[in-house]
This record gives sequence, C-alpha cells and structure tokens, in this order.
Amino acid sequence: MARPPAARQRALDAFAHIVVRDGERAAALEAVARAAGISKGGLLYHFGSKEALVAGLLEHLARLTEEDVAEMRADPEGATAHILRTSAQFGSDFEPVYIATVNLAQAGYDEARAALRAADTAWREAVLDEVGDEAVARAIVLLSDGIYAHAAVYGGPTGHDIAELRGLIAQLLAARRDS
Amino acid sequence: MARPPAARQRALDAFAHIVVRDGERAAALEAVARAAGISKGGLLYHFGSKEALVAGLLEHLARLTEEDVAEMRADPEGATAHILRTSAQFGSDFEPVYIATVNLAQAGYDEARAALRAADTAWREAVLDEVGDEAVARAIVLLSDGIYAHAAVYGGPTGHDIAELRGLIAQLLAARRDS
DNA sequence: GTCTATACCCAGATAGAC
DNA sequence: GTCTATCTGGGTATAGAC
Repeated sequence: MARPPAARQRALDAFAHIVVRDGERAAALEAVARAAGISKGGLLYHFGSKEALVAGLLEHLARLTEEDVAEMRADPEGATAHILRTSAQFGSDFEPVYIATVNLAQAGYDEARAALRAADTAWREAVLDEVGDEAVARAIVLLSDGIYAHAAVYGGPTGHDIAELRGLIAQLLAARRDS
Repeated sequence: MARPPAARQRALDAFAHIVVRDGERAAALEAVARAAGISKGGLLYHFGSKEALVAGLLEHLARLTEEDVAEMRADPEGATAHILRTSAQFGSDFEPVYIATVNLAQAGYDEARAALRAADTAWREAVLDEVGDEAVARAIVLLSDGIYAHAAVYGGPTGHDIAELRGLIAQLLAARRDS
C-alpha cells in the first residue's frame, strides 16, 4: 500500500486533537487546516468534505484497534492489565483517536457509534479469553469505559490508580474461584 | 420561588432530549423551539442566548443531583444499589439531563465539566460512607460512569445486568473484609 | 409572553489559478 | 498538491409588532 502523503496524516491527527481538546464544533475545517499547517483548500483536496474527514479518522481507529487487540492478547501481563493500563495512558497514539471517536458519536455521527461497538466487542472477547468469567469480563470493560469517559470529559489524565483496580479484580476472581 | 412558565421548562426538556439523541450540533435554537412547541423568538425570550440555555440546563442538573444524592443516602437498599440502578435506568428525569451535560462538556462547554465533577464527587462520597472502602468506592463510581458512557454513546438502554454487578461488588467486599 | 422578519456571521464547499 | 477567492446555507441574535 502506497504511503499516504504526510499532510493527510497530519490533518487527521490535528482533527482528532482539536475534537478531543475543544469539541467537534471547534474542529472547523479552517482550524484543522491551520493546525495541520495547510490551507482550507489544501485540506479539502485530501478530504472532499467533513464527512470524509470523519471517515478517515474512523478508518484510522479501525487500524489502531486491530493492533491494540493483538497487543492485548500478546501482553505478558495479560489482557486485563493491558486494557486498564492503556485506558489510563495519556499520550498514546490510540487514545486521542478513540476519544475523538467517542466525541463524534455523541455529536451525532452514527458511523462513529458502530466503530465504538466493534472495539468494545473485540476488547470484551479478549478479556473473556483471559479471565474465563463472563460477568467479570463485562465489568472490566465497563471499568475501562469509565476511565475513558473521564478522560473524554475532563480531557486529561484521570488519576485512577490502575494497580489498585488490578488488585481488586484479582481479589474478585480469586473469591469467585473459591466459591 | 415563583414557578417558571411552562414553556421555559418545556424548552429545557426539548433541548436536553435533542442533545442526547442527535448531538449538540442538532440542537439549534430553531429545532429546540419547534420541539418545545414555540417559535425561535419565543425561545429567545426565555433564554437570551444559547449560552443561557446551557446555563439553564446546568442549573436543572444541579437541582436534580442534589435530590439524587439525598435519595441515594436514604435508599433502603443502599447507595451502591441506588447508583447502579439509576445509572441504567432509561426513562428517569435525571438521565437525559445528565447525559446531555456529558455531551455539552465534550462539545466544549467548560461549565458543563465543572457540573459533572461536582456530581461525581458527591456520588463517590455517598458510596464511600456506605462501603467504607476507598478503592471499592472509586471502582463503583467508575462502573456507574461506564454505564452512563454506554448510554451516552449508544443512546439507549445499556443492557448491563445490574444485579450481576451488585453481586460482584458484594463478593469483592466480603473478600476484602476477610483478608 | 410570544410572534415574524430580518440582519449578521461563520462554517462548509466550489472554482479555478499556480 | 496546495493555494486564494467566492458562493451558499444555516445558526445566532436583534427589532419591533401583536
């Protein structure tokens, strides 16, 4: 696959960051173009419309999600540790794209909803394969969603103690195995 | 306090519902007015600007949150049961106002962020007073946030099994008391 | 207290030069 | 591949009638 021009990717990154930081409203083509270091016309060469810009972001998310799930399953600490760790990780490649998508879903872009559903399902399955307990797997993904929701709303590190959560989950799994 | 005219409250409700259903973008003054059964001019009589409309919604949220926390603390099943139950409750008065506020926070209205922080803190304290375990209290509020995030993104009942979550939490608390 | 009409502004999109 | 210039639609807000 031919490497897309740098400006295109820069535009996508700028779009995601503005959506996360200031909301969808603020992510006007003009503002995105400026942040990407091109003009509005230049941006509209790469993406023929705002819809196309959103579609580009969702494609990017799909790619990153696939990688993320593969990493989860391969993580020596386990899928649960991975999902909690990355949920709270400010500064990853994945996070701004995911949170921007949450934002877009709530701004009324229905395609964004579908993308999030797909990610959630993939995560839950990976966690389930590790813990082997449906109820706990659902709860773990819910915790991860809660952490992301905090990041999306407050726009910064969430301050949630991941080690603490992992400890709770380990205790819970142990208690359920015993009973 | 003088009872505000009915049209005002109808406008507020309409605003919240459109924001939840279709996003902030779709909640144009025109659309809100139509849904409330008044004209754009009539709406702008009650709320001099869109900012004022948002402020009105946040005030409403503050009132409802106060009531909700009082109910939590008085709930015979306990604060934890209450927060999980109401998080998943589609059709309450509280839910659309809360989710609309989440949406507005992400659309860039900073005052909405502050309102959400206040609600989260009040909830966590109420839960903590019940369970007496900081880590578990944080996790419970996080689960509730996760449930709300689902409702906000997917716009309907979340399908999370509250009884299941309550069971997990009870098991966890028991395990921690033993150790 | 609510309406209509209208002014204003800005975001999204097009045309065409370079 | 990127630019400038320009059009258009729609959302916010004001003025003033009823």
